[in-house]
Amino acid sequence: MSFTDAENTTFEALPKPTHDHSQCVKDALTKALAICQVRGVRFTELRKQVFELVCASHKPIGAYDILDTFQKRGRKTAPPTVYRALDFLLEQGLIHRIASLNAYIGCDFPQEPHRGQFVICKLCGETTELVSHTIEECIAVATEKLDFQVQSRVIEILGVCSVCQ
Amino acid sequence: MSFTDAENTTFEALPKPTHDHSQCVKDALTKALAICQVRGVRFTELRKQVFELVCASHKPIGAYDILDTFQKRGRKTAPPTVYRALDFLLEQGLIHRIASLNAYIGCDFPQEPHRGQFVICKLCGETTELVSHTIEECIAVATEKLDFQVQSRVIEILGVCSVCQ
DNA sequence: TAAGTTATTGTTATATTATAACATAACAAA
DNA sequence: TTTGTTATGTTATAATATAACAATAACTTA
Repeated sequence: MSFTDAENTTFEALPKPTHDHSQCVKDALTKALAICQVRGVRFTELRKQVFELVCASHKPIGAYDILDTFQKRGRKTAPPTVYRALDFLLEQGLIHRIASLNAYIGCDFPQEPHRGQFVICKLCGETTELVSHTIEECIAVATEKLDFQVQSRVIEILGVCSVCQ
Repeated sequence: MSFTDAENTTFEALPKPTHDHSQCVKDALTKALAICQVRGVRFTELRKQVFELVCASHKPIGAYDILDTFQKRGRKTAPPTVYRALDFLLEQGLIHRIASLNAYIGCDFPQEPHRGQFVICKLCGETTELVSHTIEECIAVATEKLDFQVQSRVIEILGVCSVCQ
C-alpha cells in the first residue's frame, strides 16, 4: 500500500502486523522473476533463496544471518556465496543495502530505477522505503551548484517507529 | 568559506587546492578546544592527535589509517584506543562518520548541533558538507506523517567532483 | 550432440572494520 | 591521601567483506 502525498513523497505505509506477509513475499518473488526474465539475467535457485530470506521480513537482515540460515538448513555455505547473490540482487535493484547497519532489505519499488530513502526503527527494525522527489530535487540543485556528478546516494533515517514508542 | 543559497542550503565550497590548509587545521583545533572547555570535557593529547589526523585532509579517513599512522610514529597503539577517541569526537560533534565508507571526517560546522549531509568524490575523496534545511524539512514532514521519532540520519551523496571529471 | 565458452557456485584463506573484557594510569574532589 | 571517576592500555575476538582459484552448470554455435 503506497501513498503519494502533497509534498510529492511516495511511501509505503509501515507494514501492518496484520498484513498478509506470505502473499507479500509471493508477490515480490513474482515481480523479481519477471524482471529477471525481461532483462535476460538468471534468477537462480540460490539467488531466489537469498531473495526470499531478505524479503522474509520488512527489517534489514545481515549477510551472516542469511549464511546462518543456510547452514542451519544443512546447506554447506561460505560467505562469498551469500555475498555474490546479494551483489546480484543489488545490481538488479531487487534489494537495497542499508549502509548504517551493514544489512540488506527488499526493495519495495523494483522495476523502475530509483534510489531508496529509508526510515528505520532502531528498536524493532521495521523499515519504510520513501521516494521523496523533493529530496531528490534538493540534492540535484545542491550538486549542480557544486558541478558534481551524482552516482549513488545513501539516505537513512534512524529512530523509533510509532509502534515502539 | 560557506554559502547559504536561495534553496536555503548552507554549504562549504569544495576546498580549493590553494587554500591554506595548515591554517584550516589550526582553526579547527582552536574551535574544538574551545568547545570542549565550555562543555567541561577533556580534549586530551590522544584525542587531539586523532582529531588532527582526521582534519589533515578534507577526505574521509579510516580508523585503521589513523592506527597505522600512530604505529609508524612509533606509538604502540591498538584499535580500541583509536575507536574510543573517534567515539569521543563523534559524541562532541567534532567529526562525522561516513557510513558508506566506514570512515571519518572533520565537521565543518561544529558548535551548533546538526546532522551533516555529505557530497563525496569517489575518485579523490574530497568531501563537501551540506546543511540543507529543505532536506531537513522534507524528512521532518515524511517522518511526522509516519509518526516516527528521528534520532539520527545518514545522508551521503557519492559521485565525481568537478575537479575529477 | 560435442566442444568451446561463459556464468555461476564452491572452497580456502584472509582482509577489513569494530568491540568485549579486563588491567592500569591519570585526574579530580573530598 | 584516599576514593571515585574518567581515560587509556592490552589482549583477544567478533562481525563484515573480499581475493583467488577450482569445480560445475548453463549457454552457444558449429
